[in-house]
Amino acid sequence: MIALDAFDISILSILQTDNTTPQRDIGERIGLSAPAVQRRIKRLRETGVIRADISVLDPEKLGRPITIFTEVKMEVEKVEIVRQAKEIFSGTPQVQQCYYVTGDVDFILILVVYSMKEYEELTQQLFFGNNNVKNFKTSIVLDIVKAGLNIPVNKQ
Amino acid sequence: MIALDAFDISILSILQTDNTTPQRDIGERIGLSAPAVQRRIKRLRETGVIRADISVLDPEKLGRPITIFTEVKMEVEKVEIVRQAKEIFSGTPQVQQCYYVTGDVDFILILVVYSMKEYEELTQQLFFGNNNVKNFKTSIVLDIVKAGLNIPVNKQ
DNA sequence: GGCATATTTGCAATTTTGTTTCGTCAAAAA
DNA sequence: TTTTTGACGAAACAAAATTGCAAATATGCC
Repeated sequence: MIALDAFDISILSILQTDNTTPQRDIGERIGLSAPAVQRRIKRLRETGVIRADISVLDPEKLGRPITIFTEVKMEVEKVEIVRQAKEIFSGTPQVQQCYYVTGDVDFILILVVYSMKEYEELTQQLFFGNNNVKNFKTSIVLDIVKAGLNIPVNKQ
Repeated sequence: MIALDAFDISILSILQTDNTTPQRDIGERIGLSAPAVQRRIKRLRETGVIRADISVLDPEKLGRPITIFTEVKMEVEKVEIVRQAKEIFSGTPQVQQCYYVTGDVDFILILVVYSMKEYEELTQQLFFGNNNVKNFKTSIVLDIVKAGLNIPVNKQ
């Protein structure tokens, strides 16, 4: 595991909120020079602690796509079947997030579609069209109260 | 609603994958000059189409925090109670995502904690300590198969 | 503790990237 | 037809990131 000191944690905390923050500002805030910050960020990227740098778009401003939760239960929980399901879900653009979980169901998916027709087609493709899927339950998102990928890093 | 042309869509598509892409590169790829790209990005940020710019961190590399789904059902679905619940969930750092949904439950939360003890304390604080919460169901995430905030913009 | 070695740092110079200015052009409005 | 508006690209400019290098700090070993 990669060793992270207090400086790294501070940098990560800033970047996961706003990665357009100038390195000079970051340095000023945490008490380090810009080049030092730059080298640390580079290392954090190279070691994969920082997995990606992205813009977050507002769904409301993009034709009001619909966000949908789908809980999926598989027929049998064989390794190969699960692996295959992961691959299919991952490869589907409308699948924004996919989690393999414990409990009543096996997968929880977050889907983003532009119409219920598109969702209906997706269910045909992903669920009805897959014999290994036992059943699935749909919940429509009425309000995205909070969305993000933040991981608490300060306290722990 | 903000009108977005094909150039805007292309820019958004690139930025939501990698927002460190130089504007000159973007321009080259989509057939526009750097200043034109810069003006469009500025506008997209100002109008809120681009809501944020962030680094995405790898949980595995940060002390292996635990991701948990919690489905929450409220006692009664009064406007004021729902509003209040949204506020509390939003303000909790361990609540990475919060959705208000249709169906059997009212809220679906994604929590990120560093131990089951921390989760237990959270449940005390958020659920048992709130009379308006009727019940909740926990699913532990075994594998984050796909995570992101991508919104399909190309096809639609 | 003291020495050699590894890292990490800050400063200054360089390079790259982002931003502004300005003149041109095309489409819509007068 | 003329004016206005909006968007563009080229060039100039400003800001930020990156690199080279010497000094400082930390690490391991005797």
